[in-house]
Amino acid sequence: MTRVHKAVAAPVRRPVRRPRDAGATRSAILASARAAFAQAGYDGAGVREIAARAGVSAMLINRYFGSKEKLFAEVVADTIASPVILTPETLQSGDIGAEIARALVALTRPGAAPLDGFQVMLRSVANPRAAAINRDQIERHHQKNLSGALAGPHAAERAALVLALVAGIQLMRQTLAIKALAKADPALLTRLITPLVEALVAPSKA
Amino acid sequence: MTRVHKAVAAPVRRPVRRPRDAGATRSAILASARAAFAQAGYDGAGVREIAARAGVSAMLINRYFGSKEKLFAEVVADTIASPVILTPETLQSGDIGAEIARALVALTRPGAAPLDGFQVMLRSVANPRAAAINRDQIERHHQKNLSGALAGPHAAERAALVLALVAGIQLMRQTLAIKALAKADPALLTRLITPLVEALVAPSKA
DNA sequence: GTCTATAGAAAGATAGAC
DNA sequence: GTCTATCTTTCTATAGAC
Repeated sequence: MTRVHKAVAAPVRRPVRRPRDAGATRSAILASARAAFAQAGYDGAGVREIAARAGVSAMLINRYFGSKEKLFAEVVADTIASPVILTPETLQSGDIGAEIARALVALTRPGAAPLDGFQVMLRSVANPRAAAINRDQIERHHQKNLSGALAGPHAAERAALVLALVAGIQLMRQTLAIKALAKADPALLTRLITPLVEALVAPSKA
Repeated sequence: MTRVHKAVAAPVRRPVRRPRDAGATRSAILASARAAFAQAGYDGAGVREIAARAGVSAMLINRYFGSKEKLFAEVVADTIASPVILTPETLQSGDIGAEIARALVALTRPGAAPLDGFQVMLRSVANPRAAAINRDQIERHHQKNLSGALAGPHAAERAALVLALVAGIQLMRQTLAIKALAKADPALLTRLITPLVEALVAPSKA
């Protein structure tokens, strides 16, 4: 209301820092948001911080995505579209159980490049809207792809339990960083986890 | 600064709603906080809401606990001190694996009384301080008690994997409510989960 | 022992200049 | 296409009355 101009016709030139490429700006925001949501979760990551790390002003997030929630939905959809553990190659492998166990142990080691998809989910479940977005995407992709790759009865339940096992291990080993798992020998962990996954994916299991 | 009294000597009598029992007030806040943190996580639960549900003013939280963070730490310590699944009885049972699987499936069914401890943890991991509090308490209690109950080599790693399995299943079945698990037949789930837990707790496993 | 009132910071979203 | 400045709400924590 009592608006006051700081300086009339201020002689400050505005340097053109960016080529003003809408596509590049959108991508930069998306990448920054993915990292921020993986690190701090939906509620913990602020639009100001996401924008700053992308080198733009916070306003552009609403300009390009409509809201923080829509940005989050797009990050989740993007991330799940290019899976790291449950890839098409893994699912078509002759030994799905061993493949998943090996990839899981390798990728949850401390300091490793985080599994963005599960990390974003784990750190965002407290928010009901964010949880719903994650649940829908997981059911639509991971759950569907994995249960489709399993032979035998109760494929849906067995696939969901594999997802629970993967999420639980990432949670305890990387997100919470329980010492017994964070410091464990990777070879030992693989040896302990492989039979668990195999018990779920083996068709003999019913 | 420009403080204005609403009404001088307002004739509003203040009804004494509570017997002004410090112990009872403290307990009421603690119970309310436990429910709120289980439902919304550390960041999602506000001190105003916690106080309102306990029937007191928000100020008393700082009066009795010092800060929201200290209140959270006390909730976590209290909750983990009386475990629901990993009870002394369960751990001394002859068939730990089956006991855990049975209890887990029964207690994560949709709409069930939630497992407060894991629920609080799952919905609070996004906050670094809350995560640290949970990690410390889990290592000090669950991890220690469970690995102490396991015979054979690598008890610490196997115990931590049991915790990961329990957390993952609660997450997917109750917190995220993935349909395949939320709607699954409890008997089927128990049959699928029991061998997983047994593979981890059996001393033959190494 | 408990309250009302408020300070002070930070959040998401928006208006309008350039 | 992008900015600065601001609106509005909400948060934790505190001061001081009764």
